[in-house]
Amino acid sequence: MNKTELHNYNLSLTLQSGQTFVWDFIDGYYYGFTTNSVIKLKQVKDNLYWQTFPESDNWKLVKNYLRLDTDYTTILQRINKDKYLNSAIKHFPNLRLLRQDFNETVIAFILSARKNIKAVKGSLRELSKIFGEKVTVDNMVFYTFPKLENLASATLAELKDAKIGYRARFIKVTAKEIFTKNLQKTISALSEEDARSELKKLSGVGDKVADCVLLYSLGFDNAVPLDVWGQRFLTSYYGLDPKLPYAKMREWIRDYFEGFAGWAGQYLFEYIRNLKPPSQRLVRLGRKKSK
DNA sequence: TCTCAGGGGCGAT
DNA sequence: ATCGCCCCTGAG
Repeated sequence: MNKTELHNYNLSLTLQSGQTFVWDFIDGYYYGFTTNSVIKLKQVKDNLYWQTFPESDNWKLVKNYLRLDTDYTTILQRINKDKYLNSAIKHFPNLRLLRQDFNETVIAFILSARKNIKAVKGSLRELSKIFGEKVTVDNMVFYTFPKLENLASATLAELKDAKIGYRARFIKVTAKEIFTKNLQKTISALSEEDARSELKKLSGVGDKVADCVLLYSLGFDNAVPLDVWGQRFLTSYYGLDPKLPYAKMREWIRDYFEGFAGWAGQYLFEYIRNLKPPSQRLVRLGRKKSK
C-alpha cells in the first residue's frame, strides 16, 4: 500500500461518524465504495496507508475525499467556545469532515429519511450490489456506488429490492433530474444559499438533506444538518424552544458558531449520541401516532 | 408478537 | 405553519 503522513486526523472516528455510510472495517482496514472506485485505508499513528481499486494509486481521490486541505487547528479554535464543545472535542479528538461526491451524498441522505444508520448502510450496499460494478479486493467482493443513469432507468420494483420503501420514487426522479440536467456541475458553482435553494427542488430533498449535501459534499463549513439529534442538543444544551422551526434553529447555531457551525454540529452530534448524559432527558420530537 | 423510533419529506389543509 | 402519512428495519 501507499504511505503518507496524516496529522491531527482520527480516521476511524471520522469514517464511523455518521456523515458517511459506505465504509466497512475488515481485518484492520477500512474499505469504502465510491462511484468508480473502492478505497482501502488504514491509519497507524501519523501515517496513512492507502490504495484504490480497480484504478490503483489514485491519490487525488483519497486526498479529496478525506479533505486533507483543511486548516483544522484554526477551525477547532473557532468552535471551542463552551463546555459542550470543549468536552466533545476531548472525547472525539481529531474528528474531521469529509468531502464526499455530490451524487453519492444526495442519494445517501435521501435514503436516510426515517431510517437508522444501520438501515441506510444496508440499503446503500443493496443498491450498489444491484446497480454498481463488481470490484474484487483482497479476495473480497465489493460493488461501486451506483451511477445516476442506472438509478434513473431502474424500475421502482428494482429499487425497492434495496428495502428503501417509499424513497424509491425520490431516488429515481432525483437521479434522473441530476443526470439529465448535469446539476452536480451547476449546483457546485453556486453560493451556499442558492445551492440550498436548488437542492430543495429535488424530490426527497428538504432542509435537512440539503444541509447534509452542503456540508458533507460541497464544503460549506457553516451548513448544519439539524436532524432529531441536532434539535435535541440545541434544546437540551442551549435552551432553544423545541417548537422553533428548522430555519430558526439553523439561524441560531450559525450565528453562534460564526462560520463553522457545521463542524460544531458534527461534534455535538457525536457527543449527544454517544455519551447521552444521564441527567438529560431526551426530547421527543414530532412523532405522530401511525396506525 | 408487539411496540417504537429511526440523522425527513410530501401534499393537503 | 401544521399534520397525517409514507415503507421498512432494528432494538427492546
